[in-house]
Amino acid sequence: MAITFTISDLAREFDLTTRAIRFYEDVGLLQPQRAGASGRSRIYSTRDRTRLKLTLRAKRLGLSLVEAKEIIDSYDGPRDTAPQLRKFLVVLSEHREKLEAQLVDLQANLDEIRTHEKEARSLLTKAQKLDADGAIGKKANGVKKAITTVAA
Amino acid sequence: MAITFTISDLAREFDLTTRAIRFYEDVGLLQPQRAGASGRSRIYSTRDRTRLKLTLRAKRLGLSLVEAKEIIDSYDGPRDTAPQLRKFLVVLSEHREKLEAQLVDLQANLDEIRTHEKEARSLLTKAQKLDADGAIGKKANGVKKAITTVAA
DNA sequence: GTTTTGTTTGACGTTTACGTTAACGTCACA
DNA sequence: TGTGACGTTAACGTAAACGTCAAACAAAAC
Repeated sequence: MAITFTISDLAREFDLTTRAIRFYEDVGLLQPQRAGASGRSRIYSTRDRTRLKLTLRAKRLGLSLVEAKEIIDSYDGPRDTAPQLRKFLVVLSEHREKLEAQLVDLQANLDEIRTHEKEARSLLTKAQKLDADGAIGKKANGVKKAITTVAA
Repeated sequence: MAITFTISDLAREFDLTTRAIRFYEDVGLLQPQRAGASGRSRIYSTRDRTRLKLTLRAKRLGLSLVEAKEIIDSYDGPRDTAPQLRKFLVVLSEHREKLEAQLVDLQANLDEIRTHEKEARSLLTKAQKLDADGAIGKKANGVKKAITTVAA
């Protein structure tokens, strides 16, 4: 893997616009070096790349950019004294609790989907049987009034 | 459980503002009946309540209100013909794939946190041992230069 | 019967996370 | 030497998801 990246390298790799990447810099998530004669072009380190990767994962989990920054910063902040370590542990456990709650939501959602899938598949095979029986004009009648209400 | 609810009933139960609940109606997520002499006050059914509950869960998973509506609508949309069932199954499996991808992210995050927690705890007990040894002035020196870089 | 409490409809304001020009610099290369 | 391809800053625009008033009416409580 390369050791430095241009803005469009990262844009390509993570399917972002350069605008988005610059915006993440405004937020404080990235701190690229500058290069070129005029020192304008941004150069991203592997650390920037990692922070970007973590940022996107956090986003996928529904976190705001600011929340992502706080967490990621706490990840590579100073931890050389006992109080800092204790604070870090607090932050971590808070974050973990959030994620575990989210995991519960996710499982609930997945369970619901699987239930619906089972029901729908069963109804579908039933409908296809009727079809195979050549019930012209009565097509899928046995499937009428399927589950039409939202799950509790 | 009650069979109808006022807007502030729901606001209290789900810790929302009434403004938010009305906004969900604008989006099409809720369709309360009206009541009172002038027929102005909103009355929410258990179906509305359920849709609200599902909406909030979807939000916690990072979905937009429109996405939430699409999914929830598909849940209680018409499914009395084979084509409708097939389409429903497609929607469900798309949604499931998203959630499963999110589950992967979540697990990755949790793993990372647990790793950090282990390291931090180990460093902390080490620091406390040094403390107990009465190393005044050298407090926590052995903890210096701990994990200071972001995880890959 | 009036004061509180709740609800309604606007309508404008706000924050987040970028998109979208505009106008310009620079670097490889044909 | 010019012509893309890529980069820069600056500034305005936008969609989502409400917040925050205002002004009005209605039901409940005293």
